Order: sequence, then structure tokens, then C-alpha cells
Amino acid sequence: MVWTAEEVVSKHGSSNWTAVPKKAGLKRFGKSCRLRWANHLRPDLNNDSFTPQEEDLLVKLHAAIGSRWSIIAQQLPGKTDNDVKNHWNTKLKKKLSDMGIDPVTHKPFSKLLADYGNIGGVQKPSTRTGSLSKDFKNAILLKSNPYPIPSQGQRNMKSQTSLLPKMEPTENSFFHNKNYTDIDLAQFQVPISGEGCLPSTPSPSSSSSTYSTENLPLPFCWNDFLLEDAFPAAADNQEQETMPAFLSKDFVSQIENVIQQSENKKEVISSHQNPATDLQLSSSSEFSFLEAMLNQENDMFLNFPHLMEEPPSH
DNA sequence: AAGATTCTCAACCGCACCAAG
DNA sequence: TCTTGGTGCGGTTGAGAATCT
Repeated sequence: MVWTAEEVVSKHGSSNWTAVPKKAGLKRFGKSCRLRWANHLRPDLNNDSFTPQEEDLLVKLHAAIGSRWSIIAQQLPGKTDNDVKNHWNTKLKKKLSDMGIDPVTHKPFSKLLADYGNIGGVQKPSTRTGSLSKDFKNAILLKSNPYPIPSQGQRNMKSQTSLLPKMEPTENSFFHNKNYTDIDLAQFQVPISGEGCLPSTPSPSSSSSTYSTENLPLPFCWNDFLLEDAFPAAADNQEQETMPAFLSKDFVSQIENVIQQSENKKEVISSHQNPATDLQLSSSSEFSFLEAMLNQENDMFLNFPHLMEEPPSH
């Protein structure tokens, strides 16, 4: 009798995947068996579709730690990293984009454009971005992830999940609240100064900002989907804003601790490597990836000044 | 009804880490 | 110290399903 992989795993455990296909009589590599087991055969899997609460939690976790699907999946009982990854890529990314939020940075696109021009400090964004192609601007937006792809060391930290606080979905769910579903953030007048976010609770300090909350339909705050400001220079402006409940300082600091442990190890290694690489990899660097891009662009414009010229109008 | 397009998701791929020899 | 095998991870692909025109 040929054993099924499921029987083999239940009998021998899932610690030796190379043995599983042999014992089960399968013409598969252990790696494929492990994947099959992890994504489909595990008894604790929940094949139900994502609930709004789970989606909400997924968005929040992604905002906090980026695309570390295995960690996120462990916060969602019964969901696999593949489930989470697929659901994010096929649904939630589009959902956020439709709402005018960059699914990578969790910031409004308009905010990103404003910051893009602001950080360089050379020209107004309308001038700078106006000289760039649409594709290039899109590339900038998509690559400005403030949470770099974790090193293998980070990925292999078996204990990091246990360090994450358990997060419960709240009634103030992002996708739950139907008021949020029809938001067109493009209509918001985001100030060039980079303040961007509408405080959840209007504060005296916000009264001098360039927008008015009076005409805005909703108390929306994109910071609810952001762990940490990607642009340290602008972070001071937001210090007085209320920290969203799900991104409590405890939660933020715990995640930062997890990441910092591996960052420390990584920095020792990278100190012997190309500093330009460090610039992009180190989340604790005072430069963001966006700034690095802008610096490179400035260099390019210095070398090729004709690129600064507006295309001829027709 | 049929072809085109979009969506979904299982599986594959390559990379990196770890442990053992 | 180097090599090798096992493992885990995130990114990507492609087939089938669903939807649109």
C-alpha cells in the first residue's frame, strides 16, 4: 500500500521532508511535500475566506513589518504565508490603491508625491516630478518602501513571532467601516510641507496647516496604516498626533526590537561593504531609500542638465 | 455563444541560513 | 574552513476559473 504524504507526516512528523516522499511513494521532492503540507494538508488550516477583521489585521501588520508573510500568517490562525501573500497581492493591494493609498508605504499617493519634491529641497514637486516620466514616478513610488526586505537573519529568527504582541481586530476596522470605502484621497489637499495627515482629532497645532478639516467628509488618517514615518526629517511634525491604537508605542517598540536585533548583526557585516548598499538596506539610516534615489537623480541632473528641461509643448 | 481579459491561488524558483561532516 | 544537504522564506509564474465584451 502506498502511503499518502499526510499519513507519513502524521506518523513520522514533519521534521524530515526528504524522507516523506520516499515513504509515501511520491515522485516529489521533499521541498514540494513540505509546501503541500504547509499550504493544504496541515490539520489546523482554515480554508475560509478572509474576514474583514483578518483583512484589517493583515493591513496593519503589513504596515508595521512589511511583507514578512510568515510572521503575519502566524498572527492569523489557520492562514498560511501563501494565503496571506496571495490575498495581499490580489485583493488588498488593489483595495488600498483604489483608496489612493500606496500599498507599499501605506501613505496616500498625494503625500508621496509631496514628499518626493519636499525631501530633495531643490525644487517644487510640480517642477521636479513634471520632468519625469510617468513610469519613473511610478517606480519611485513603488520602491519607496521604508521597510527594507529583511535579511535572511531576520527571516530566520524563529522567536520573533513570539515577540510580537497579539493583536485583536477592532471594531474600527479599516475595511469594516463603510465610511472609508468610497474615500477618494486625491481630493484631499495635502500640504507640500509634508504634514499630510489629517489628525484623527484636530489639535491646536494643526490649525495652522494649509488645509481645513471643515470640508472633509471623514476623520481619515493615513497614519493609521503606518508604523513609522519613512521620512525622519518630517517625523517631528507629527509627534503631537495621536498614535493609533493598534500602533501603540509598545507594539512599535517591540517590533523595532525584533528588527533591531538583526539589523545590528547586519550592520557589522555591511560595514565592510559598499556604503551605497547600506544606504538602501539600513532602516535605521538617516537616509531613506527615497532620499538616496533623489540624490542619485540630482547627480544625474548635474551631469545631464538637459534632462531638467520641460518637454516641448505641442 | 465565443473570444478576450482579469482574477485567483497552487506551485515553482532562487536565495540564504544552519548544521553536520 | 569548506562543502553539502535540509529547510524556510518571499517573489514570481502559469493554469484554470470567473467575468467581461
